[in-house]
Amino acid sequence: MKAHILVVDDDPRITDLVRRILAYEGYSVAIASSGNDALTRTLEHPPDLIVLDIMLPGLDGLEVARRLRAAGDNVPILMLTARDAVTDRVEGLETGADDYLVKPFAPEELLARVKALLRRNQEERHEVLRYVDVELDTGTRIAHRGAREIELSPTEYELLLLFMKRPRQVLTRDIILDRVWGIDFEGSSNVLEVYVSYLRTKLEAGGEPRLIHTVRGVGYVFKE
Amino acid sequence: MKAHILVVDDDPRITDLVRRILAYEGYSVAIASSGNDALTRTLEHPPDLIVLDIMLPGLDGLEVARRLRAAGDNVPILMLTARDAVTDRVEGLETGADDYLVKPFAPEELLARVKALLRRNQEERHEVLRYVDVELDTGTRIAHRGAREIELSPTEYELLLLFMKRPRQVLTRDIILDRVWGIDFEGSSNVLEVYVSYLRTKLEAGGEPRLIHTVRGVGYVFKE
DNA sequence: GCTTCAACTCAGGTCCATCTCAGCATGGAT
DNA sequence: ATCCATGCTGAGATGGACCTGAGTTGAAGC
Repeated sequence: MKAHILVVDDDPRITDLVRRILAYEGYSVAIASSGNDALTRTLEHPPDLIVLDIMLPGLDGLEVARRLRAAGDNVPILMLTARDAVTDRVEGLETGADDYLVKPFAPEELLARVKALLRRNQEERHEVLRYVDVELDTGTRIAHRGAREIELSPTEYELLLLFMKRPRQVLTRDIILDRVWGIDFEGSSNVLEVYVSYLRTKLEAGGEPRLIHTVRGVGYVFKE
Repeated sequence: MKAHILVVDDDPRITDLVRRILAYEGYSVAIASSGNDALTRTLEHPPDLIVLDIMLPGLDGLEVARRLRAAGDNVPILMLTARDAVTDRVEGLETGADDYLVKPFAPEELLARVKALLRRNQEERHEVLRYVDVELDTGTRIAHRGAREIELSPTEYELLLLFMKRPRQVLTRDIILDRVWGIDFEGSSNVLEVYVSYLRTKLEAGGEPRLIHTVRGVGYVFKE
């Protein structure tokens, strides 16, 4: 699954720049322009990383970070600041930021840090996701349905990972395409249907009941 | 494989500086900003060395060292302190630190001590890693497949060591390149493929089944 | 200076994950 | 029940990822 990154800043020049840099690398990017907006979006669509400006109207970046951590959210946070006052950095790291970037910054530096944070996170998290009789091991990238082992191609893996992170939730075609393929599929392509078909075939090869259900005109749900 | 070093300090100026110095030498660096954070990261990702500030909020450096040793962890610890009071040093060495560095320090001095500690530790630890019918002796740097002896070049050794430390885990190309070849390996090169090829040739010279499997589009796994 | 060996580059070839397409199935509205 | 839009899936094309043999470079030892 292409990493999903939430960029929080009230200055559209910054968000635009950051979005372009990240989108060009294939990341799925969402924008929030205020602290409250950021918290709402994080709840609705948990990102894999947050790029967070310290100076925001209303809730500032530090407060956003503090509240996320207080809520038990461990999403990596990359703080942006125009000032490089030491007190800021100290406070930022204490409130839960994982890394720092001082504006103005070079695109490569942003990318390097984003990549490093994501990798660190990915490396540390070898979790086994479970739903009903399906298991997905993010370390070995192997799935199980009951005792049956299922090998997955990269895209199949990303798609199943997305489903298993959000069981019971209806995912729209747009969101799935964005998160798994990371681009805006203009024009008509039926890749998504094809891959859903592949996954269904593999998940139901032992005669088990269907888990990926079509929601006509909308998208798919992963549930019993 | 480049050593993995955990740097623990609540002052981002220090962690930033230390990280830059170490990363420039090709070490893989992780940061922790509190004592608890340090303990957690050590559990999740055992480092080959810890650079530990004495003064930390919450659990201080001495307490961190004490707990690690109490838990039977022998990871080398390089203590940092702003004070050079003798009592500190004594207490530090008693609680399990392996060496001392007084702030401010010169980058070369940090590097020298880090290298010395790593070397000492490496020489002391002659463990033999095993997986299926493969053995890797970290003392002699010689591998065995069954009874057949296999000589390895330095890079081949580092690569096999990484695989044997994480059998069954899918390692992404990024992570392997980072751990074996060091940080910024940009541009297109197929060194990794070449070395995987070398290792496969040596590991399968007796007609044994393949252990290093390609995970297309992702990386490699070491498993049966 | 010559040899040796590790590290890396390059190029040609293979293979398979991904995607397109087309025909068929299904669901929902009237 | 009929019809049309939407979704499903088998078959096949394709491009890029990967493999590997051969060659180059550079450092170390003789």
